[in-house]
Amino acid sequence: MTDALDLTFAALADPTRRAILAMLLEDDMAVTDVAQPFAMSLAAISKHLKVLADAGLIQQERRGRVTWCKLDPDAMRAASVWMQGFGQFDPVDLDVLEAFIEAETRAVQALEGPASEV
Amino acid sequence: MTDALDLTFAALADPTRRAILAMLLEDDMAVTDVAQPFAMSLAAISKHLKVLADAGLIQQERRGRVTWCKLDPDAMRAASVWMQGFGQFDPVDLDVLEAFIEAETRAVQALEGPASEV
DNA sequence: GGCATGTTCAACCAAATGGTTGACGATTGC
DNA sequence: GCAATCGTCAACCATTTGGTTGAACATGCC
Repeated sequence: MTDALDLTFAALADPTRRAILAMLLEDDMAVTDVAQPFAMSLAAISKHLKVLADAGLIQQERRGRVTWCKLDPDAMRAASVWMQGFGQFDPVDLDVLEAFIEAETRAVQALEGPASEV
Repeated sequence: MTDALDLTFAALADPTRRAILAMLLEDDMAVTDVAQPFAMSLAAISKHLKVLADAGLIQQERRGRVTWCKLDPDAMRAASVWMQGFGQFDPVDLDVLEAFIEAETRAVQALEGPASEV
């Protein structure tokens, strides 16, 4: 009886998967390229991508040898709609937003920095 | 290294916990009253409430024998803000929204119906 | 004091999760 | 044809999760 929101939120609960989504926000990517920044096996990333696909957060399309991954916004939007219901009693707290953005920026840098070696 | 979003999304991934949040949206409640509609032990609900509290989604305050539970909107707002970033490329799809609301309504009725016996 | 009520704790269990490694199946290029 | 590349599958493992039951702990009431 696992409903769509179960899958969506469970998929979003893992930092590796959130990082993958953030990467796909910039551009569609092949599985191997998605895996490149992470310190884990390709098989592990493949599993993460399956979780994201099962949740409807991404779509995978095979072209030749390469499986392309791209965002599919509907699932996230449905989850977002559910959450909006809880925000209605209070306007957005800009301090919370700012702190969050800062934290997330640091997290992404920590993830991408050591691997990409710019 | 589990960050706040991990806890928030993981807490939201369970339908029992989402139902609890929906109940608390209407009013603050004692633990026993939160547990009443659910077909599981009080201890199980107590654990769910701990997960929600650890995620910062609710606050619990003990007054005498009774522990009161109320929503704490900040964590959900932070998660919502994170998700907003993925919605920027496409306007809200009203069909998705409508389908979601209908599905959620049915889910809540299924949960509350058998127990409350209206 | 003593009993009932409200809630959590501890131990346990089955199932799910997140990772590994090694083998395998397709596809492409030489 | 053959080798290299891309990706998944299968088996395994440790940890976490979501539930149970029974005991314990606080508090309120008579």
